[in-house]
Amino acid sequence: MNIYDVSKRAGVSIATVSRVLNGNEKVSEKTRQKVLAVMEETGYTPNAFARGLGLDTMKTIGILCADSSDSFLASAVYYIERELRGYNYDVLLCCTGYELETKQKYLELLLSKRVDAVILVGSNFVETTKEKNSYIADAAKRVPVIILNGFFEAENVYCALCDDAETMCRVTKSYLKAEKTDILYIGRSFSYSGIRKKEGFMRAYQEMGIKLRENQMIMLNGTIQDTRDFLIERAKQGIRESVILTSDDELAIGAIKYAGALGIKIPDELEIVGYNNSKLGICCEPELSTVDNKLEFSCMNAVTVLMKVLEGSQVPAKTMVSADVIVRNTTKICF
Amino acid sequence: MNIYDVSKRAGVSIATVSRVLNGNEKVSEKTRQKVLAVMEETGYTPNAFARGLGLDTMKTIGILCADSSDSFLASAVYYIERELRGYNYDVLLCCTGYELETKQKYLELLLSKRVDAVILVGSNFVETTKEKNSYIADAAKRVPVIILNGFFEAENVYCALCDDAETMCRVTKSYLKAEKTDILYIGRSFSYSGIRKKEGFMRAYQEMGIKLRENQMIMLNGTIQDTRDFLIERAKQGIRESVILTSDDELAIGAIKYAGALGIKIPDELEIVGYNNSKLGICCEPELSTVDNKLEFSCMNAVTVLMKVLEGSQVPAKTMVSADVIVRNTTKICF
DNA sequence: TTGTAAGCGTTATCAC
DNA sequence: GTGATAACGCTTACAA
Repeated sequence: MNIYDVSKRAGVSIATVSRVLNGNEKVSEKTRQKVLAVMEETGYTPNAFARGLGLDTMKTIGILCADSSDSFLASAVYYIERELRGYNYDVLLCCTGYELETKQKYLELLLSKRVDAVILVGSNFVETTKEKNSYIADAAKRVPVIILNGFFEAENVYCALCDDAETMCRVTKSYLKAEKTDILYIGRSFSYSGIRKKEGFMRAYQEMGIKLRENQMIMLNGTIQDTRDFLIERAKQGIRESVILTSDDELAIGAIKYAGALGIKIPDELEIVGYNNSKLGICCEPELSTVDNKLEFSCMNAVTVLMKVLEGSQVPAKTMVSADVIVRNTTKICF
Repeated sequence: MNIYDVSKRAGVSIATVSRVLNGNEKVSEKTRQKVLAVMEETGYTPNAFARGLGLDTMKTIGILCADSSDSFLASAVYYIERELRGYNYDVLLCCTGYELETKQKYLELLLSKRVDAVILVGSNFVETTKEKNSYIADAAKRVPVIILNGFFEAENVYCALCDDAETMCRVTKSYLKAEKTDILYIGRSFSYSGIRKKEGFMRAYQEMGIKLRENQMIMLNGTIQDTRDFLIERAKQGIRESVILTSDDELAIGAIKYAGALGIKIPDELEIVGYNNSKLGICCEPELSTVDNKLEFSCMNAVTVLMKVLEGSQVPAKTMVSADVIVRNTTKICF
């Protein structure tokens, strides 16, 4: 059943059927009803490929994310998909892993499927050097590229993110002001936001005129257990802080497990702050104080921006939201 | 840049270009090289829509899931996407929520995009009555339908699932045999697997010839907090069991929180078993003993079955895997 | 308001 | 081996 069949049955031309299909107003109510009736009774569905060919769009957005089973990224994908569907866009999901090579390859693949735009979910898509990020700029020559939680400046690239540096700085300062200066910062990666968070941490010390010791910032990219074990080992070597700030909730939970293992009392002897406000934070004991980086809001933001871009409107290349701290039971100071 | 441009530049016909593109063998090595060279230098990419129109497929599988931010479903989507990509299929993701109406609507929508098949992720797609499931059978008239973790019998519908009833029965019996008969079962929903788990629980009592008391099975569909609060209230009314079995890890964590709130010792005074082996289970304290329903394996299974179906091979309509119990710190008996 | 006909960029079936 | 040419099913000028 195609548009010709419908046109025959309805006794009109295919152009008229097409007009009805596309809600064109220049069709008399009578013909429209006739055509609709035929469509209804024959259960006609337009062929999406043919339509795509004619319009050069299938109203599909490509979403790239490193790992959609990661709770933070999974939530982001969920919010974005929901928003896009509200605009009648479909989502082509592609999980790339964390290797630059595969990220590039899959981005290329998605573009070859002629998506209308691409959303890169997670700051891990933004590498440290401009050359390494050229794959993003290249893609942006073809379709709009939105980066969620990362920043890269290029034509046709739009970023929706949270002010992680500022937030981490604020949190750190809260402790420094309370004269708790022995803070351990645990980051996971050198992604854009990873770097920004670390910067914020360092800036707090700088601005407060306090010197950072060595080994006060570490990077760990393992499981909860790995983090715990690392911290236990470290404590055995005599290095213990009374505050641990982390760049994600999993690291923070690793820290909680470490405290549990060594009988360190939270929050009296050790305060811990997570990041991302993920569900993990309410599973642990004590429940985790964590930075809420307004993921849902950022996702809505990203989609809104994208829709405007696709409409042809001018929009800012960078939209930033600020974060909140969700205070639960691993902290006692006020932020 | 299209196939005509390439053919002109290479001094061949479009048919030849198409042959090169599709790895057709009836092209002399010389012409092939010439064409490839032109493609390379012009950066030609075939138009996926035109190809879709011609072949009536864009090698895309629709994945429906209620909520891709749910940690269990998110993992499933992740595994499935990864597998499908290995077969050069793309994934159109669509989150439907839990309402039958929207599930139907989105399934229809995905079909109208002419996906090659549909995978329903999560047993919540299988409703309790045959009439309500007719939307699945209808879809299966158009393309193969795979159900992950649910079972519904119909032409062209294939199911990959875990033997939840058997597993729950086995776990329950382990306790009954150890003369722990005061077990609370907490389920979440009346989805296919929800019902099967509950059945398994009941069957264990039946087969052991032990009578189930009233209120020994409850259904809770709320947050961790809700579960905790409910159990606290229940305990205050004097109803306490020494074992809690649940149909998912979140419910189990709610139970852990309840025990924590009331100072009930785990596992000495209360043993708890979760279900799904999600990451949440290693965040809580004590860490959760939980049923590993082999999600990754089931997902691989589902995709393998689908590929066979698309090839035209005969495959069984139902593939079942059995589960394991992951013993951590909320239990002390042997399963 | 409606119809005709020319694309859109492939694949596939023929001839040669 | 290679090249015309007819599908594929739609959108959209342009005509009427």
